[in-house]
Amino acid sequence: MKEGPDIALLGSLIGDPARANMLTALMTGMALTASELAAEASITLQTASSHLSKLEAGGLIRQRKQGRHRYFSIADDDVGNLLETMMGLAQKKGHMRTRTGPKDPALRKARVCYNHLAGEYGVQMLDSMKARNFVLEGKDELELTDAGRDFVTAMGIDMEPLSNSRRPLCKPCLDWSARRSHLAGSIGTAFLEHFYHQGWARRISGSRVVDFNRKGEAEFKSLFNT
Amino acid sequence: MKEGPDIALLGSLIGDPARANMLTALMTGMALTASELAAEASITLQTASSHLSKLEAGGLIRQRKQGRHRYFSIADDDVGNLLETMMGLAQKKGHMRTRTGPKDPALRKARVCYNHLAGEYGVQMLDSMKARNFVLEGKDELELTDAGRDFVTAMGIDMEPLSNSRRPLCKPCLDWSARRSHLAGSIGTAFLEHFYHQGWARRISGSRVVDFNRKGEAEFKSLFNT
DNA sequence: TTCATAGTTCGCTTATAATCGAACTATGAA
DNA sequence: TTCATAGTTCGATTATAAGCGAACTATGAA
Repeated sequence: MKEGPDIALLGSLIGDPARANMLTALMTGMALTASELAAEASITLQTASSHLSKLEAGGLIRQRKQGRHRYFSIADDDVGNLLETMMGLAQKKGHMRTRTGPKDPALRKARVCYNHLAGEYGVQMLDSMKARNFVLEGKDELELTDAGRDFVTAMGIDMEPLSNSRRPLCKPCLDWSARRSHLAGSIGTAFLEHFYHQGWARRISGSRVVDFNRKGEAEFKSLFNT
Repeated sequence: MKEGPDIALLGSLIGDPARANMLTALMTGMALTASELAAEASITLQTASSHLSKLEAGGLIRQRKQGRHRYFSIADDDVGNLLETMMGLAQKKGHMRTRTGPKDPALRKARVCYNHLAGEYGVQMLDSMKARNFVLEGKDELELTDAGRDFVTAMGIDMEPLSNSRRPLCKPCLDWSARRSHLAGSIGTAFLEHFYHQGWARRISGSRVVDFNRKGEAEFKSLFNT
């Protein structure tokens, strides 16, 4: 057996679907908790914990404790580069995740993406805000305009804590299919929490589905229908 | 489940030790037959065949038939880049193949690396030829000097077919540990075949060990001891 | 204190895939 | 033709690891 770097170890770490989903989720640059990553990969917390310790032992991710949370993120730029290279090649070779399947139409309509809204509703939010120049598209950032700031405030969301946070306000969630990016960032999070808080929607436990009720549907439409 | 490129598929293809060894072997740029790759990964031909069809289906390698042989090689530069990136990261993270183990000391002494000699003897050949300026080290190539050409001819090896081939004459076999590169290229192949042909050495079937006999040891030493 | 949330560890079950023996096809050599 | 080599396909075995329930620790909140 030849000497040399063991690419099999890296490969098998990335090669497990659950771990690949976690890593892909972390590629947004956000640090995520074990629970969030478990949800992302549709596995239980125990299983996720096992995967995360393997990923950490392999040097692909690192964690920092914060209170009773453990935030995981991509270990360093080298790992990020590798994952990006793999995504590029996978796309070029036509290897796409097909599990998206219409298993649950509710998932397509509105679902949680870590801490913000994805699915048709998520896309519609971003489209609508773009159309009204509430956000301007930069290179790979989104900028909230003054009009946008007013819009958010008018919804009853306090911009103070958001502006002071290190997290970007607006961010397109890089859906690798590109044509369907949705609103992430602290504004995205605030929106989702606002929906919960107003009693417009609730999260179905054990699933990523976000369930809007009658009133919620109406409010959402009045806010984001063009 | 998010849409996006399926890096898990690529990962799992590379993540199997047998396949990783095959891919690593192909990273020299040489096209290898299924049998050679099976030997490289220490698996049977049946198993190798199964792996190779998976790798091909995944777009990582391609084959071209030539008579009753099938030569496999890395599919394209993108795949090569990915593997190189992975090797670099694996090395940086300290993931080394440790199976090298002293399972068989004969393997360390002299073994086949596809079509040329590796192990201590392989290293010694290259060192010796460098010391006598038979080869000059270029950027990542090796150049055979006129003196080197004479040396090869004097051994009784016909340089004609080698010079006309598209294959590089001399090539360091990129052992990823870097400090132990040995002589590959068509000269490397010619040397090994010369040893066989002169009855100085024989290959132990079912293994990569090259067994030098008494006479072979002596001849080798007189040729390559400084 | 008690309760709740976040996460780990242990042990078990299960599913996947790597492996190889055996039988097959295909190409070339004698 | 026959024989040998190269490779594939099929079927069965086996080993590994993913997954989860249950019980545990740890941090924070009330």
